[in-house]
Amino acid sequence: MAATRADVARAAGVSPALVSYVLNGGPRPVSAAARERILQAVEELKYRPNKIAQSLRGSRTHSIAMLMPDHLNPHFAELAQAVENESFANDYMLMIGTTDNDLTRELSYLHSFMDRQVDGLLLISATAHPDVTSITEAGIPVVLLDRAPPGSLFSTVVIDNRQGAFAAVQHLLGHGRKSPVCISGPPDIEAIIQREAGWSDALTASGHSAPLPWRTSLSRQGGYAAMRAILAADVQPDSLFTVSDVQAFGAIRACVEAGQAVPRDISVVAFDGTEAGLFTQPRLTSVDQAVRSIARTAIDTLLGQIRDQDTSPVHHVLRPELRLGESCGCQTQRQ
Amino acid sequence: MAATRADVARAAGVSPALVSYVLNGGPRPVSAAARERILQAVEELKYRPNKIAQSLRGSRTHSIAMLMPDHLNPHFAELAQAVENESFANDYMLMIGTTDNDLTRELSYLHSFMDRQVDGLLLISATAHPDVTSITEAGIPVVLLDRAPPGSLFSTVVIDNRQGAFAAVQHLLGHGRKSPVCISGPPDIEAIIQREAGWSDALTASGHSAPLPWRTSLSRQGGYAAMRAILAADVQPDSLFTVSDVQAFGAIRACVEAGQAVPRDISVVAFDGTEAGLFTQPRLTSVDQAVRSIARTAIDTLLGQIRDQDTSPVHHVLRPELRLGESCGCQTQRQ
DNA sequence: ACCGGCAATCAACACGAGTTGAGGAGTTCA
DNA sequence: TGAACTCCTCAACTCGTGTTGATTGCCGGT
Repeated sequence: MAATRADVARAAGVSPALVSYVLNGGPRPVSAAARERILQAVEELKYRPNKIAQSLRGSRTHSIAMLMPDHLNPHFAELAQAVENESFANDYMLMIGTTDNDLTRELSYLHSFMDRQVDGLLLISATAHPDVTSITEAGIPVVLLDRAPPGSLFSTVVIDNRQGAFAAVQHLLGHGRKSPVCISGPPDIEAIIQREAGWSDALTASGHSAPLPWRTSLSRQGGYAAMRAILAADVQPDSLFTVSDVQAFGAIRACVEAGQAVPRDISVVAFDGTEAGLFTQPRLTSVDQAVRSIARTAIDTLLGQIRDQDTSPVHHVLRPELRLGESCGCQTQRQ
Repeated sequence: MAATRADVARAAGVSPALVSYVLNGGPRPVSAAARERILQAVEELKYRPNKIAQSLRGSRTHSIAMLMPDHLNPHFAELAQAVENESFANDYMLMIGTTDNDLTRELSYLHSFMDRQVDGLLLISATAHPDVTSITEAGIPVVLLDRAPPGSLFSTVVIDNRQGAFAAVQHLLGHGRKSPVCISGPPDIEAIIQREAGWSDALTASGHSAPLPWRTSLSRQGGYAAMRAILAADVQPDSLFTVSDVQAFGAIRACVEAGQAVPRDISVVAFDGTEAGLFTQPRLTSVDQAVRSIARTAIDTLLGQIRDQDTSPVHHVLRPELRLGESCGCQTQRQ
């Protein structure tokens, strides 16, 4: 249906090779007359090179893939948007696969990506299953996000989760809170462990002893259920640190339903700094991940490795900042 | 780097054709002995057919594309997740392009999708620019969402936006509210116009006259800015209908900052029924779009048209339901 | 007149798969 | 014994592109 290079060549009365030369700035000069006729034929036939054929011939698909947990967590949604913007700006097509923490689904997507010959791979908070690395040993450039295995062969882009969490909990304690509990996530995610550690650091640094974190899924429902469990337990916390914004949303909902006011009775600090947290009531105090910086850094290093296949892995560590709302007890401007 | 069909054939001591026969159940029988050796070679070499080559030969890429406004609106994020789940279940790769209401970007993505020979296209709330249809006249199956041009050549999946909005506003009036204002969106989106109409219908049906809607972007910032403008104007509304959940989030934030309690001073009803609205304070009363049904219907019809290229377009209309929270003034269970 | 060199062009191959027409080996039937 | 037929196998073509070795025509130099 669509016109091919041969059609253009026929219409212009030249060989197919010349058409390639003109469109790609081939290695040989082309006479002005031929160039003219070819460009006109391209215009008339609305010819566009078939990317599939180009990929087969050149083994470059100009597409990258990203594996992430889900779209429902606004943090990942924001990350997806930022990464897509960067890909688009660099003229790369982005394919997104969500895993929902299902190893089978994750491997299935990875195989699909390899079969489709993506030029690069972005792995976000994926599980560190050995099969994953065995698949990607095929030599395709990979950048890991939120996960930094020591001495990784892959490039990594992480934020300082431990320091970020530390600063957040320290801020809570600065408000005079004595017993912050922690709602945490799946312990197989490196970033989560680091945030738990930051929370624990802050407590011990102030002479408190850290209780066990309440681990649940990174979701509104998870935060909601965990907070209900906490409130049903005998200890009554005066403050809360969650390792994600969504968990805070759920937890605050649970507090309100139990008649506990936020931040009066329980003050809350979270982690992610999503846009959604700027419009809740009260506004969420949260560690800002600066997703746009993460996305830009990740895409830049990935595309860099695609250009120069054998560069040694780079490890970026970004520094998050605490974004203040009212959920921690601060009185921010009410205009 | 990766093994090819020729490698397998060589390892098994047969011709490449036989390998295809065994793996695809070719049109010719294969002896048990040969089949055995081939399968073993496939196993040993970890052979996986190159999808690029398959696509070039067969002109089927087993991938579909979706064009949507953005990832930041949780409604679209939920829709993306639902569509991706359906695609995955049907073994199709999904490519997502976001437009952010930028016609240039939209056309750019459409061209990219065509160049990559996607098998089908899902257009969500895209602008109805003539260039769009001219591109898609190439014969590739298309399903439109939230947009139903009368007598469209494309299949459509829409919800009854007008009826849904009507029911929502009627519910507001049932609470004794007299002057509901409307925060609306870009008027070039069919669905938005319909929701405005439903709002207007409900007002006139109750003997009220409908003022002009306040049009802004479908975002938290849009709702926030619009509500501030409304509160700054001379008329003081007692209730609000927004054409999207995100706008309600922003608007409620603006109300709270202005000292107006929701739902006491201003009761709110929105449209989308996102999960996020279940965890706000107060919970959002909203018209539930049932994204999973939409996604399933859309993918089913799209894949159907991919299988039978020349089926006539189908038009699905789903019926939304009002999901009650407390933002409208209802006292729902506080458990 | 002859040859070298340059500019311009083209035929042909490769990428990796699916598919088909042809043909070899073996079996059945006359 | 030869013909017809079945069962299996393979070489060869196709998809649409990028690239290269070869070829043509022309010009200038000796």
